[in-house]
Amino acid sequence: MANIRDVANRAEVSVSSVSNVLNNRTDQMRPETLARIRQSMLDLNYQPNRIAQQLKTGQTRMIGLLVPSIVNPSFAMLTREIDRVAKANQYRVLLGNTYRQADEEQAFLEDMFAHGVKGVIVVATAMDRPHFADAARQGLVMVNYDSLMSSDLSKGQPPFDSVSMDNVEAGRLATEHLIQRGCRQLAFATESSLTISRSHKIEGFFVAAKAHGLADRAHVIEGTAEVAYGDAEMTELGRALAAKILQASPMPDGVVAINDALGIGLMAGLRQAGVRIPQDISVIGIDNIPLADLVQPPMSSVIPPLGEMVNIMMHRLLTRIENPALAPEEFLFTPRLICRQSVIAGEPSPGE
Amino acid sequence: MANIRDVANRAEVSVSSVSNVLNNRTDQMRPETLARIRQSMLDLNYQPNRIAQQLKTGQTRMIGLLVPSIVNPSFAMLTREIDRVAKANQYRVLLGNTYRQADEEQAFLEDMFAHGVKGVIVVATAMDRPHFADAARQGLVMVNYDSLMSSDLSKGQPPFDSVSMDNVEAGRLATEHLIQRGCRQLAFATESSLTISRSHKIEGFFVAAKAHGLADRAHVIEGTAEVAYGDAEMTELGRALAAKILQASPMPDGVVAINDALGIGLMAGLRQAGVRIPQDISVIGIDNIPLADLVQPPMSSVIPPLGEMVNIMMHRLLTRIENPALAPEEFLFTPRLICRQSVIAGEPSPGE
DNA sequence: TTGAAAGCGCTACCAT
DNA sequence: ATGGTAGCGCTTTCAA
Repeated sequence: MANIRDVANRAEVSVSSVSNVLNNRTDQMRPETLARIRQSMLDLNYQPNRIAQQLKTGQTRMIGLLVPSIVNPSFAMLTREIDRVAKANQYRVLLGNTYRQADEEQAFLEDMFAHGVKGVIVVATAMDRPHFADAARQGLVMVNYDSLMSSDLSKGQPPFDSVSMDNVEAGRLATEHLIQRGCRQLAFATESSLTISRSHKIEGFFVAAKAHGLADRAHVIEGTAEVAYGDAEMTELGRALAAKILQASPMPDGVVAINDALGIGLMAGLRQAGVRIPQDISVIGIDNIPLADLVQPPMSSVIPPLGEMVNIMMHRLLTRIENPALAPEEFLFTPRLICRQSVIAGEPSPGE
Repeated sequence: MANIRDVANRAEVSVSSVSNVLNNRTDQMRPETLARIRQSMLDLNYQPNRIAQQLKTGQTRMIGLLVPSIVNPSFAMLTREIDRVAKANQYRVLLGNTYRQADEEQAFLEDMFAHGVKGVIVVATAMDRPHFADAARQGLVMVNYDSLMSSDLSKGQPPFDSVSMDNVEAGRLATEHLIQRGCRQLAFATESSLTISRSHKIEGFFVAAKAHGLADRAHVIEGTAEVAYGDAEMTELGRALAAKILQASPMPDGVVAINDALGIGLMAGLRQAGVRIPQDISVIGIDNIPLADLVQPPMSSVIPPLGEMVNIMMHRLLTRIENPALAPEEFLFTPRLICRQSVIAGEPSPGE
């Protein structure tokens, strides 16, 4: 591998001049010199050594991405989008799976320092775990996805940006849709352990129910998944919750699933018990994974504008890497309803 | 961030000594000195700068992982396994999506050099694209997943390891299963563009058919996906192929899908047309994505021993990084049948 | 318009 | 058993 000195020698200039062209400081340079340097780079198939650049500048064009599990399609989609924008900015993505375990998170953050990575996008259950604050204090720039914490502003501004779907609105939208379509006995199916985004969705569920005088006909039905990060587990849980729903009396005619994976399991369990969807029970998910469109019937869902969210996340990350003094901000995105066929066609209610 | 000099000063020793403890060369060292150095590292919360280490040694504890699309669940599972083994070896994973485009592949490989990454695991359609050979020539260690090329040994040993499922066997196994269960009119549903692994699967399909005298009752049915890397596209293609299958005369009673995503789309399309699965037509996939277990009916499939394969891949990668002179090797893994409910129960054929 | 030289944090060789 | 020091490939002042 040729280095900067080889290029300089061949072009019969100094390394400084080569460095200047590497850094686009060519304004003062004689075009002829520039051409000679360019040519000699080509001849030698020169690739600047980023490691060396980095040792000097303290910058790597890498960002970290910390997710619970890449096998979860929601996070796979997120990862793809992030990779897209990263590439557009000449960055590469260093991936880590945490399985929602604090020690994995912490180890990843430490490795980011070691590798000179300055910015990380984080998806984690509990952003208030101390290692995040520690990392921020040591200068790591972080953008959080989907765990907006502003609810407890008591603790002051968190040390990272937050980009989330408006989960209250998502829960509300899903529930509202069921009600519009004629459902009157509502259930919200969820995993027991509460993350911020989960409780927001539940909140939205009740908001919608109350708005229609259905507060006492709206219930949360929950169960515990073995491991709370995988789609497989969520789907299993959904299947288990189907039994609980069938036992409920009166039986719900509309169910909001906290996420699509759970909703899909729920539908499978319900159908297995002879329930027709949506004729007997309507089901709607939240989050929209590709799978939602592939099951029978295709499942309605509520989806975040992922592309836009990732644009903002990356923009914030890169600008705050440049200017760490910038205060973190929070961004909330409005979700959208995707109608497929898991919710009953219902009464074309005139007006309302 | 404290550096090696700070530690040395505080411990009142030279940087050399600190470097020695960093590199476990403490055998000759007075325990007392060692203790002082250790303590001073703790005091300063010292983290050695890998960038500097790397500039010196030329080693990063990062590996590259190049996949067509992380959104494809097969590759997501692969990624998780690789991350698992990488972590166990104190490595981190740099991820790249290629969408099967040569320029993305090439750009990624170049970035690996720039970032000092010495080893990459590659999933790609055409491993004979010249940038792979170029990269190998320049010292990049690569291990290929699932595109065994040994069929054309004419060109000599490829410059990278290959770890694959035995795709001929996979195709054979799937087909054999259909035949055992009583299917007599066979179809193999696939995307038109041929990769090595695809043609191997087709080969296995015909091997099994011939072995049972069904050669003239076995046909390949193909179509073109818009983009040939995504599961969504594969599923769509499967749906489209359902129509072709229904038009075929005589109509097949057993279909092997080249991969699970296509198989799932196929089942959806077939069912939509009123065909019962498996009573009217049996379907079996290849590759086993988690989704296969979630559709109705759960789809039978043929699966590679992913965990073992990844163990070998990582082992080869890391040892060849240590010792680049080592000749690349090829590894073939035998797939296994997973029976679910998309294949007819069939005649419990006595004997055979 | 171009070049010389210091130094980023670490390793490894050679001294002592 | 410990220390001095050159140098990895680059950037960045400062000088010419």
